[in-house]
Amino acid sequence: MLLLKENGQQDDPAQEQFSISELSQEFDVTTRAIRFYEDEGLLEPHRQGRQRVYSSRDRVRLKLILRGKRLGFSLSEIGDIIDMYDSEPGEVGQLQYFIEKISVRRKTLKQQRDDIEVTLKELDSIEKQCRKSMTHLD
Amino acid sequence: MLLLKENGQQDDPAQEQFSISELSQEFDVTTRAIRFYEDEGLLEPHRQGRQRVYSSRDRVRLKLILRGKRLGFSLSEIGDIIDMYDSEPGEVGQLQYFIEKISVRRKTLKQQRDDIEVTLKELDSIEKQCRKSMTHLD
DNA sequence: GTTTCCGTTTACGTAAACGTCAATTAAAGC
DNA sequence: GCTTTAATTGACGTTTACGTAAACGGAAAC
Repeated sequence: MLLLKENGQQDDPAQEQFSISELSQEFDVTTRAIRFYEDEGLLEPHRQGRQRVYSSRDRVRLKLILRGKRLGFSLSEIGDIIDMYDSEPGEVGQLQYFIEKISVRRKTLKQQRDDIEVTLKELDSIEKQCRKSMTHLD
Repeated sequence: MLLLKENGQQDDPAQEQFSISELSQEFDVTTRAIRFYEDEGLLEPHRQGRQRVYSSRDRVRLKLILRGKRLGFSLSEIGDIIDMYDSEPGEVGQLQYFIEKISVRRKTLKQQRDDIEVTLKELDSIEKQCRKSMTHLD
C-alpha cells in the first residue's frame, strides 16, 4: 500500500507506508502485539483519521523489537536498545553514559554468544552419542 | 558442606552435596527460584528429613537452567533441553525424534547467534558515531 | 442498503516466573 | 532449656506480554 500510486513508480523507500495488517503478516506477529508495542512506547505510527499508518522507519523499529525478543530481552530493555539507534547525540556527558550502556549491552550479548557456543557443542556431542546408539541398535 | 568430613579428604566430586543456600549464593539466584524450578520438575534433590540436599548432578542441572534462562528460553523449553542431556537412549524411533529436536534447537540457537552478530556490529557503528560526536564537541 | 471486512478502543483474562509474607519445623549455639 | 538461625510449606501478590471478546466506525463489495 504505497502512496502516490497514480504516478508511475514512486517507490522512494523513505515514503513507503504500511498498514498494521501488512506488518502483522510480514513479520508474523499479531496486530494486538503491534498495538501493545505502541502502548509501551516502542512505536508511534502516524494516523490517518484513527487508523495507524506505519513508515519504513516504524517498520525497522518493529524489526528491531522482534530481534530483541528473539534474544530474550524484555520490552523495556528493547526500548532502551532501540533508543540507542535513533537518539540524537546530545552533550558529552550523555554520550559518555551512552557508551557505557553500549558496553553493558555488548557484555550481555557476548555472554549469550558464549552460552550458545557451549550449547551448540554439547548438542553436537549428544547427537553423536545418539547416532552411535542407533547404529548399535540397527 | 561435604559428606564424611570426619575422614581426612573425601572429595569425590560425585559425592559432593550442597544446601539450597549454598547453590543460591554460588549462582546468585534466590532459594525461592530454586524451589520453583523443583516445582516445575527441573530439579529433584534428595531429602534429609524435609531438607533438600543437592548432588553435583543437581548442581549441573541448575547451571543448565540458568544458562537456558540467559538465552531466553522458557522453563519448559529448558526442561526439554535438559532432558536431552541425561535421558537414557531408548529405542531407535525415540532417538530419531530426539535428533530432530536437537536440530530444531540448533536452528534457534544459530538464529540467535546471527542476531547477536548483527546487533554487535550495529553497536560498534553506533559507538563510533558517538565517539566522533564527542571529539567534535571537545 | 446491507453484509463484509478492516481497524479501533476498552476491558477483562491469563500464563509464566517468580516475590513476599506468615506460620511451622528443625537444627545449632550457648 | 531457650533463643537464634536456616529451611520448609502454603497462600496470595505482581509483572510482563500479550489473548480474547464486545462494541463501534468506516469503506468496499455485492
